[in-house]
Amino acid sequence: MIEELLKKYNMKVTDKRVTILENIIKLEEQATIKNILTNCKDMDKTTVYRNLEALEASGLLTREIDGNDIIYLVNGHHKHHLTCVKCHESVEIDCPFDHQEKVNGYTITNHYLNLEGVCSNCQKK
Amino acid sequence: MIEELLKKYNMKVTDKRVTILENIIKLEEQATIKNILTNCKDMDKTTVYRNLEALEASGLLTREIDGNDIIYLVNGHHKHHLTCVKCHESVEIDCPFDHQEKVNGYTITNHYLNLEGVCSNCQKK
DNA sequence: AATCTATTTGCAACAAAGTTGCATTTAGAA
DNA sequence: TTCTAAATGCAACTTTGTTGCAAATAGATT
Repeated sequence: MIEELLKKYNMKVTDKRVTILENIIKLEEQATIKNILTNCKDMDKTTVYRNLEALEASGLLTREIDGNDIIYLVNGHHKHHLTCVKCHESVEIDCPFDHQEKVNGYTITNHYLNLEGVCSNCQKK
Repeated sequence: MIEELLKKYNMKVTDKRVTILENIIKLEEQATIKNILTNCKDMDKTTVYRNLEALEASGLLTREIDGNDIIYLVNGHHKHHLTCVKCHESVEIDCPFDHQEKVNGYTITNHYLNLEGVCSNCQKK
């Protein structure tokens, strides 16, 4: 539930914020800025930008590069990819990390991991 | 050597391209678009944008999110960062991976890993 | 080395993306 | 209900990225 999620991250619950998050969730892995703005066309773009920034700073949202775009994801719902450098075939891989709490004094909130390699087909060639 | 690198990726060797790559290498892990444009202020921004796109499409360059920014990296030359989601302070961390050879049939050639968290200063606030 | 052609480059004009300051509104605490 | 810090909308703005086209050039061909 989105209201719970906001409270968990010490964010005020506002209509705009709920709408933005609903849309990010609805967009699944297609939550680019462009798509978010389109889906939130009833509110000012300033509101969208400022909320995305605030939600990311709180740790609730994360950003990652997906192909050509930057997408927003609700924290915890991230994916890792292993991509072939020759044919660009890509597979999703499991997260290899336990939830390590502290590194260098930082409390870890998220991580980005992507692997590159040569897939079995391309190795044969 | 940059000329070799371009040829390896089937890219024509031009002064602009060499300069752009020199700067990305010189900038190490700070090669944001902004920094690249500043360092390449002797050439038109259109040239920079079009070359970054072409070099990424060729596989010579890769892009990744590092804290608040998108940075360009020459393929294979990576470091890992841990960035504060609040103040964007960033520290370099050791690579936590052994050189695992095979995942899902792929021979691993490279990986991208960045962590996010809340730094000790921002935790106090 | 002169010629040729697809690619690259610069320029100017443009479009899209993102920011800032400020007045108004509102969530949630008192 | 009142109060205040945070959130919002608006307008004007800056920055970032794109497009079409003419000129220049890498590197292949002869």
